Amino acid sequence: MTEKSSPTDPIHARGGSGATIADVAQAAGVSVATVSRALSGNYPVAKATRERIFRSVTDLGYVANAHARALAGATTRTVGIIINDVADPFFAYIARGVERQASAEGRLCLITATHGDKERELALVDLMREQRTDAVIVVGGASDDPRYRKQMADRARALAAAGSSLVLCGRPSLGPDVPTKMVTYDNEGGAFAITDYLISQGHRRILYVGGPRDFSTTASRLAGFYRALDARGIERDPALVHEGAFGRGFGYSRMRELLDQDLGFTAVFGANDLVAAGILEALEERGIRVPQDMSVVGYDDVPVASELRPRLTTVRVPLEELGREAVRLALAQSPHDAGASSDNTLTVGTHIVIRDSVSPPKQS
Amino acid sequence: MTEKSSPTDPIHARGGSGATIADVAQAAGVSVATVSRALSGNYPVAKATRERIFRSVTDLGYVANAHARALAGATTRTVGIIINDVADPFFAYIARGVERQASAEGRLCLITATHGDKERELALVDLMREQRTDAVIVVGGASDDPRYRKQMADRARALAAAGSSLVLCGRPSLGPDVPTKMVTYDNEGGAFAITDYLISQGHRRILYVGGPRDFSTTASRLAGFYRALDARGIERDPALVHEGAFGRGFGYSRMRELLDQDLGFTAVFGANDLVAAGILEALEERGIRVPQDMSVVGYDDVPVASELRPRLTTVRVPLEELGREAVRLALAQSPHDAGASSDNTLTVGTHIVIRDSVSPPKQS
DNA sequence: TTGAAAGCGCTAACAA
DNA sequence: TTGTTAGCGCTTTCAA
Repeated sequence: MTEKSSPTDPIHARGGSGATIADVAQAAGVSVATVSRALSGNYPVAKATRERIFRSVTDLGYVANAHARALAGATTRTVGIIINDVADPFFAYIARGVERQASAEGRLCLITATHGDKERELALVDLMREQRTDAVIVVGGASDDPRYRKQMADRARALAAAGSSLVLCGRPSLGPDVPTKMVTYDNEGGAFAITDYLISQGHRRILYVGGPRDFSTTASRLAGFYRALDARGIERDPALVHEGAFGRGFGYSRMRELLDQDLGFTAVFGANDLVAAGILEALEERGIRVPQDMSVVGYDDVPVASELRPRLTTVRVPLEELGREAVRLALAQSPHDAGASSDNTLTVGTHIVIRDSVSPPKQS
Repeated sequence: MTEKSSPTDPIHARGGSGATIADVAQAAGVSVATVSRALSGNYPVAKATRERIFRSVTDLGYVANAHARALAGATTRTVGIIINDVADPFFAYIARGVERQASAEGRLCLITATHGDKERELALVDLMREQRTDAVIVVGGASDDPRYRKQMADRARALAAAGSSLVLCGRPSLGPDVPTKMVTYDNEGGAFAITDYLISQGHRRILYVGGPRDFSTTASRLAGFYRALDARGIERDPALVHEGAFGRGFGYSRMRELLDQDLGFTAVFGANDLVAAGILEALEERGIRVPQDMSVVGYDDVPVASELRPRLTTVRVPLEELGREAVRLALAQSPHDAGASSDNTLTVGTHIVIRDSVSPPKQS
């Protein structure tokens, strides 16, 4: 049942499964090895032969089977990235950086989403291990659960043992003896800077809203917040700290509740821009003007921040750059292999972006 | 040099490349065939044997090699999607739908971006062909260039011949004899509806701005725009139609220019929400109030539309649903194979979303 | 219920 | 410069 391709029907070769290298070899009258060499171009092949081969390739619409190639050769030229949600701008910008850098380095990019499920995240790492990706990049704040950390550490070791690597992007280390690479951004520093900015404007009672409890990102941002308070000798008031979630809905509903209490704050620090957007909404609903009556800041500087009215003063995180660096780091050859002394960690800076949502507090 | 894994060091098996099925077989004292059967679960394996196998799998941290599996078996359980830009909300929402549906159907999702380069798009289709994905979904308006269409048609045939399929998502057919599947949304109808809404509010001179010339999406939206005009007996004025690009920058700069001319329009139809955002910006800069002095509408209903002030009246496109349907269609078994009569095409509806950016024109 | 063995399509020695 | 051949790790007959 061997069908021969008709010359008038390019790309449409054999029955149901595409042409193979053997088909090309036969059509060009050479051996498969020669075809392989001509295609990869890393061994000399006579010009005439090469041309004959390429013609056959075109005629047959041949493309190499990536799986056979991966199985026979070493690398798959694929990197995997695991994010929460493809449509969340925070993750989308990181993913864009990863995709661009990967493609710049001739790699394909496997993008998967956890939908916030940590079990699923572990399963996805295994899926990428099955795919033998050159690296797997996990993005976003991680859980502190010891069992989870242990599981992830096991996978990091497995990946390292297989010549791949686990890149932690924007999340804390799994421990000094776990072979991972890390690229992070300065959560603590950014939170410090923007809190200090609020204080410099005259605010003393600042409300902090949002971010899941026991989440590394929340912890760092809160740490920066507290450090700024401490540095200016302002007392920490537990009543002004409200962790919870990262969404807009959380910012809105929690703010509504808080507005009913008599907390006496003059500024609000939303744990991220989405939370800040919700806060703004609640404020608008009550007729509280921003920034005249109340100042608000966010974190991340995702597109919504400059879309909001007033435009949101926030902390800029270079998300796309973060993604690019993750790939660079992932694909960089480790100097020695075991030499953990090398720079397997990279931190990109954050800085505040001053827009229109902050002013000095009203005299009361 | 065969290293045995130590029981205290799970998941960290052989030297540099991960455990194979043979390692598991040896550890469990059975043949590779039995391991394969136990793992895939589609053949009976004695309970005790199975348990021994699974224990070895865990001890060794074994995961199957997806490439070997793909090579030996039939399907790769992967779908590919090609979009313009991962961080563009329009594409990101479609990608989310694709990712979710794919994962619901037990597939992995290979996401790549063209950055607007049509040559690159063709190359990416080939890359996915190399990966033997179960389907490749291409998203977004396509070029009308005949050479490009021919190239894409060739790839559609190659994919079909290999048992995969090319899914055109939101773009026009490649011709009746080209084996593709299609999922689209109603561009013409949405444009008609929102134009008619503008007219019903009393507008007669409506400016149309944005969308690349010779682009299928632009053509459909303009067609709907014209049809609405015609239906109400309003004359088409070429001076009021300004194609160009889809970005916010284009909307802004073109609007600035147009405002300097004396065109006498009372409403503006931005070819998409981003263009409309740029238009709003230019208007705000000139102190022209929306909607009191000028009405503005967009298209797509991406998140920015409800973020803008005034909130933008626009056409809602169910993007995530579009992505899900693309995958459903892609993975559905074609009834007969050649039976092109089946429903390989699906159109999801669009509807207008009325917000705050339209009001009747000022009496002048 | 299990094992042996033949490929899947390719790359990379090793020969010629 | 080219050909031959031995795997890569898995699935799947065919036998036992």
